[in-house]
Amino acid sequence: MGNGRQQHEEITAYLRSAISSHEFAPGDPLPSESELCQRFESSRGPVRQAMATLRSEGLISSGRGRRTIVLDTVPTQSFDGVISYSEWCRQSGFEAGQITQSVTRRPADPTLAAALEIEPRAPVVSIFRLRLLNGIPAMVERLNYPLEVGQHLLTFDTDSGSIYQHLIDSGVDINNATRTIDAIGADPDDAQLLGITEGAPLLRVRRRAFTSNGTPVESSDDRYLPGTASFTLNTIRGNPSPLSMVSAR
Amino acid sequence: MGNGRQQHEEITAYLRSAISSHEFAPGDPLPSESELCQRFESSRGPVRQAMATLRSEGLISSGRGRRTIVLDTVPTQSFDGVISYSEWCRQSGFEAGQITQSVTRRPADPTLAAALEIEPRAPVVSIFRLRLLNGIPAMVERLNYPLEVGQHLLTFDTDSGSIYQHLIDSGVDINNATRTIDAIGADPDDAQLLGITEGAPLLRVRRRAFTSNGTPVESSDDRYLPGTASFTLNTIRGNPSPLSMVSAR
DNA sequence: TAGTGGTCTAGACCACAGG
DNA sequence: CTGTGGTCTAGACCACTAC
Repeated sequence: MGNGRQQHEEITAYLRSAISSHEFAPGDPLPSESELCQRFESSRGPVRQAMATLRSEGLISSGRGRRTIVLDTVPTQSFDGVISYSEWCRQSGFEAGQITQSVTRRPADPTLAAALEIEPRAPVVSIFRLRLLNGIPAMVERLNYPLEVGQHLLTFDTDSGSIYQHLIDSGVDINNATRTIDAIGADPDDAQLLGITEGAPLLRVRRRAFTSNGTPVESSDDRYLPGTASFTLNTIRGNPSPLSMVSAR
Repeated sequence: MGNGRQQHEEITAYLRSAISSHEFAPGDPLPSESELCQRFESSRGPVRQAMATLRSEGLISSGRGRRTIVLDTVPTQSFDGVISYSEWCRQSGFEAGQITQSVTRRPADPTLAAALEIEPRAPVVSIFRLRLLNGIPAMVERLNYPLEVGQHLLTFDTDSGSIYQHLIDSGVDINNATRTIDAIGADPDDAQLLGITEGAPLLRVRRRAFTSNGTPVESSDDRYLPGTASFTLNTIRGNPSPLSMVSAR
């Protein structure tokens, strides 16, 4: 094998980079399995495992008798980009900005207490910011943390940068997150900050973040101006989508 | 094998149903691979393929030396549910309904032609329907197909049921789809059909569907009443999310 | 009909977790 | 240590596509 890498990983990495560099462009056929077997001095097993990986990532399409084809490149998002607006902007090549409206220590209302799995009226730290994209208002951000987590923010300059980064640096363990996406009309605060009329459409992303052992560390509500942000997802027949659409009714 | 099913499908189906019926409950170990080999009189290949399928669905967790474990059930959405409102309703336990507004054969405008990757003014079939959830207006659906695909719909009773099912039955190859989610204000048609005011927030899901070799077969625009539908996605640190948030600016 | 990818077999060795 | 799952080999047959 040469290095410590597994053979199928070797093959996956080669194909993935060749695809992303358009050495194999969308619509092109990939080398056949037998060619890859020869090139990597491997049996079919590792080659097929690599193919399965790429297929599950939505990069290729294959079928009986057909050559394996490169699909249009599918964008993915890193975990940091999922959880941090600042990081998302950085990755997208935009400049993030923030104008803090308030940082509050207060008792949790019943809904928030449930979302954070703490006692009602237990103390939480809430942050309310207008977020900018290249200097233009783009999103209204409401972040809520249990006191244990949020205490790190009471002395933090919330106009200075990424709260997520600060929490990580403070030793907070953030392992996974659930996002729920829907549409909502602007409330008076949203309307005033974003310069739109009350009731105008916003894209809402509610997020709950958890530690490795499942304790909630954040419950947030981000509202984007239409045109500022959208979500894109690729689904392949036979690969159930990790994004589920649910009805409230 | 008994029936015409592949062995790995047989094993996958058995395990999936045993898991969903809590015959193997979350936290329980699955039978070992060698047990399954014996039970299904199979070699390890098909057993491992079945395991890989369940792993990709987030149903099980496995690792070197460890027993394979049943995870807490993760909500996922089948490809059929992704692409078909009727199927999504069925899976969610709701009754889908539809009131067709129009079925049109017309030349594609430039935007639509680009989305379907056909010549501008090439003929397309467009369907415009109000969709119901348990009899109540829930979504406005605009479907567009290249003529080659859409011709199967010109003689189809679009008030009767699932267009997706009809296309599959007509031999159309639908292999993967890309969905883009954002928020938009209701246009006059939306407002009238859904009984809301113009400009009221709607959750828009635009979809492009493709054949196995990457040819677009559908370009659609669904607009949901808030509260009718939302999207939920789980992301784990270190696992890039297949859902990407992109900015239009 | 030649070549493709999908499936399957029957072995083998390894790293690792658990008793 | 035993047994597990992860990896790999070297064959084989089949269904299907493209020529």
